[in-house]
Amino acid sequence: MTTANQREELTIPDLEPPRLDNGSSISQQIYDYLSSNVIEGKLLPRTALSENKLCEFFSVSRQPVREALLRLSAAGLVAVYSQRGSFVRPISLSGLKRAQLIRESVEIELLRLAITHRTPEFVAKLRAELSLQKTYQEHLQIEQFYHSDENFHRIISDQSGVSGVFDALKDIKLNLDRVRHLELVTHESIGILIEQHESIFKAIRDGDRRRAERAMRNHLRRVLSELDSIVAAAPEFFEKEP
Amino acid sequence: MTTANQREELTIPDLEPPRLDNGSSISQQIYDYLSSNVIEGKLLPRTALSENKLCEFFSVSRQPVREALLRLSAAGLVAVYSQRGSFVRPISLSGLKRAQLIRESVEIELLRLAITHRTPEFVAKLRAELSLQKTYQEHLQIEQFYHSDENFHRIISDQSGVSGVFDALKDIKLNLDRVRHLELVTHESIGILIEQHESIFKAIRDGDRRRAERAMRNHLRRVLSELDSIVAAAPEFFEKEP
DNA sequence: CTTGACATACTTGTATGGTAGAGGCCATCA
DNA sequence: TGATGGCCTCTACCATACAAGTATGTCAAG
Repeated sequence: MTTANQREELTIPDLEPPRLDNGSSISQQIYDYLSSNVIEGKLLPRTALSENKLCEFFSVSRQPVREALLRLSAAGLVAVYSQRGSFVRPISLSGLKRAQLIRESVEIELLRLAITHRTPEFVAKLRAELSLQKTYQEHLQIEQFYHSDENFHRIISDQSGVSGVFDALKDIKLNLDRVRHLELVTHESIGILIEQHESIFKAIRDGDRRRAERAMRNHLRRVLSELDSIVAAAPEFFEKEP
Repeated sequence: MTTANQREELTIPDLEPPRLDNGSSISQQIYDYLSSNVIEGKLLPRTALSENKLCEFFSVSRQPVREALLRLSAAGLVAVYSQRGSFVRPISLSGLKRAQLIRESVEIELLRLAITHRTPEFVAKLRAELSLQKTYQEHLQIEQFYHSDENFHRIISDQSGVSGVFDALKDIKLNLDRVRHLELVTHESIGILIEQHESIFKAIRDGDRRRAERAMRNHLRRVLSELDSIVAAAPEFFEKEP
């Protein structure tokens, strides 16, 4: 059969997650597990996520599994087709453009506000996060660097005076995050990202809004400018669209 | 008992929605019904939405009701407390500031793009929508005006060249939409809104980006500038926070 | 009158059973 | 050989039942 099999086999990476009863519900834990695996690229697009198979895998009933899948569907990470199956969604290129526009617009605005509200403590926090990133770079700790990168942007957002904006964009950023993971894994771009962070940092420290804005925009757009090469390196992660 | 009863009675406004089997699933229909009723202010904040009561009301089982409630919870319209109950969430003032910042940042950027990509058809569409709004004003058709208002902004967004951005912000705008409904119901502000739309329209037509941007920002910020009087007129819709 | 314990009637969370529809497989037939 | 129709499996979806935690009403003791 030359017809491309739409549904790949279900192969969940590792063993089951620790069944910690720490307050959060089972469906929440399943959601966290699946979403982080999709974002980190461990669950490949077009992988079938059958409710029954997932029940066995997690040793729970279908109910919490189903709820987790529905949430993943709402977040755009999973496509649920009635009476056919649920599958990990490939990354949509048009969706990336959407997310990029939103993130860029908002983060630039947050940056402007953060600079007008900037304090010595704020600058110190950024400096500390930057030095952390350099440590992670030396030890090639990719996942840690990724989270520190997140933190860097979150610190700026929190300084804007409007709380929670960064978290409010979490769902929208999901597909961008998937690409950023691909970039970190397949390319050796940590050095460049740190340089860009430093440019942003210096501009903030100097209170130079225009320079900071330019540096941030340049930094955020890197994902899209590198997109072609990322798609070429890992085409199985992306939608096939004209 | 002088202690304020946290949970109000469940009083769902009208009769049940038509059980149309038109493709969409039951849980989807329940979600649509509840969300629109919350947004339009027909379901008051702090109303208890018991799964069992909703089952009776819709004559379905708990499963689809529960899924709808979970989606509403993710959207921020409903709070689900384990083993305690589910309640319509009051509008959070800090959440409004968040949503406003995001909406403003993105829509201003979309407006810039729309102006650079503007075409005669685009201008014509805006003009047509404006004339529709004046008709609705004359006949005091509030709900229709609300949707035409939505449309006006959607037309601008679609002209940006990046598709689907407006819809991507739907969840974030939800609480803003609730306030806009309150404003339309309790105030006589349609005339002012139309004037603002006209200012935006003229600036777009003339290709004057700075003027359009100013007009749009002024228009979008109206919600916040009127917020105090809206809260005073309908305090039961808002969170009590310092 | 206040206060504490206990029974009860709620709530959401989880588990399991049943149903209709979509797609693959294979035998049957032109 | 190629096409077609029926069967069969798998899916998500809905209904029902059970479990566990919370608020409340009652009642007795201080």
